[in-house]
Amino acid sequence: MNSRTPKSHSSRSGRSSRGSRAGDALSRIERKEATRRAIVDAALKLLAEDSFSALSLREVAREAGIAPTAFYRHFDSMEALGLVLIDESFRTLRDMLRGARAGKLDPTRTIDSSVDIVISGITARPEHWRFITRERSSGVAVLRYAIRTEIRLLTSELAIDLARFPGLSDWSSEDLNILAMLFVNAMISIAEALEDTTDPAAIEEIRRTAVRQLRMITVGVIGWRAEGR
Amino acid sequence: MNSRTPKSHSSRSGRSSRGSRAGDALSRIERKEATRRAIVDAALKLLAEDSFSALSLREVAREAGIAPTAFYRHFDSMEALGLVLIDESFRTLRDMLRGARAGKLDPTRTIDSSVDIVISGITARPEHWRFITRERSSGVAVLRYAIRTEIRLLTSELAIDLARFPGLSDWSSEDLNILAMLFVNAMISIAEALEDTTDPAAIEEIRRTAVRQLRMITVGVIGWRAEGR
DNA sequence: TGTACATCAGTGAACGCGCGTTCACTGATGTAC
DNA sequence: TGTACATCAGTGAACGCGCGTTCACTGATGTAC
Repeated sequence: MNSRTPKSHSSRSGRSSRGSRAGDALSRIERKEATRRAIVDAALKLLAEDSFSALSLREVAREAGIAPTAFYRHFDSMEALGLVLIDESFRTLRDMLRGARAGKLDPTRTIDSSVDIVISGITARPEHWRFITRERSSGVAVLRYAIRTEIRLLTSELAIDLARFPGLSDWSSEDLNILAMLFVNAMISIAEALEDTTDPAAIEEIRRTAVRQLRMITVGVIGWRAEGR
Repeated sequence: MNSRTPKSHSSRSGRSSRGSRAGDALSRIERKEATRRAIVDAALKLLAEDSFSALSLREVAREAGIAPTAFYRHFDSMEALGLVLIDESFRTLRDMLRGARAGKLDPTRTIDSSVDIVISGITARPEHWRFITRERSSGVAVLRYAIRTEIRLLTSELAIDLARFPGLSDWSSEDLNILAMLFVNAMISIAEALEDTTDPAAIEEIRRTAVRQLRMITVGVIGWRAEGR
């Protein structure tokens, strides 16, 4: 069950003779990076079960296949690891959104394709989304604030995008931000709903609900403008 | 700092002589109930700092002013205490909503007064709201599911209320539920935004944003109907 | 290419600590007569 | 009203456990010459 990859290099030392590097031999730097990844991946795997504050350093080290003390060669503390996880998770999220932006959506199907992109983004890296949605409101204060800051940033980026839509060009930046918050909230609730869902029919149900929800909001936006305020 | 009320009864034993009950003397049952409350209140107080999964039984007992072992006279486990906290927190929430329903809102100010009710409900019992919003997505699985079930229940109750609104009487129950989810989500995000906020100006800002957000949604609902689908 | 030395990722023993849970107990409260 | 006994909320010692962190170490990798 437990791979313990990082430990293996010492037992293989007889094979790759000093000086002449075999093809699969790794430099010291590469090896260090591999262990670091093993730690991060171990944490993400364990986070499927518990929240971050319930993770112990020893548990993560065990899952990564290293001695507890080796953890300190890579991170100062669990909190430092948590911040790295936030970084990585939001990189995934941003990549998804960048992809969506570059896609030049068919305007008559903007909502449907946005929801599709969000759902496939979430199902592709569920660990990252689970981490964000869970730690967003709970546990370690430092992580909570860091995640909220990232989300606020993301929201204002979305507001800028929204300003380019034909019907929204004359909206105040405050209203654009509020609208962006509605969309981001919708995205988060999709992620939360998908959390423990693997059944395709249930996913399809979530997709349908999300599309309908966003339609209600969007029609509202059109009406908002028609009202002249 | 630490009140330790429950412990005091043994040291006061000399004052209230056996048989003849003094006015402030409590029966065994009342005393047990008081300790139980002390445990629940201690937990709620400590939950201002940490998430539930980070709370220890001994920590709660310490805060409540009892020996760790006395905890077991009242709850089988921390998880059992957690379920009681959920119960109590949702009672607060339901009371608030019942009050709102009974209030017979001025239809032209439905949104403003709803937001006011929600905000004053949250600021009146912040511990309960913090507990719900935090544990909703994180930590102990049993609590997470229990909270989600309660929220689903609340949402469908709201959907029934919505059906009575003039413009919504011919909506499908599915659409009513989706609309109710939008409102419940809005309420949760108000609660989350208020979490660490005490500054009146910041609260006013949250209120304004919430009102605007709900207006966008509501105008959408009207438009939705106008579209005929 | 070979040698001598420096670097440093990973180790394992050891520490003190707070934890959940058990157990037999104490003594005030409650009840039967 | 008084007495004898039952109940039971709360206690404190004790347990074994997993935790985070320290420390001096090892031995493969890297570098200087």
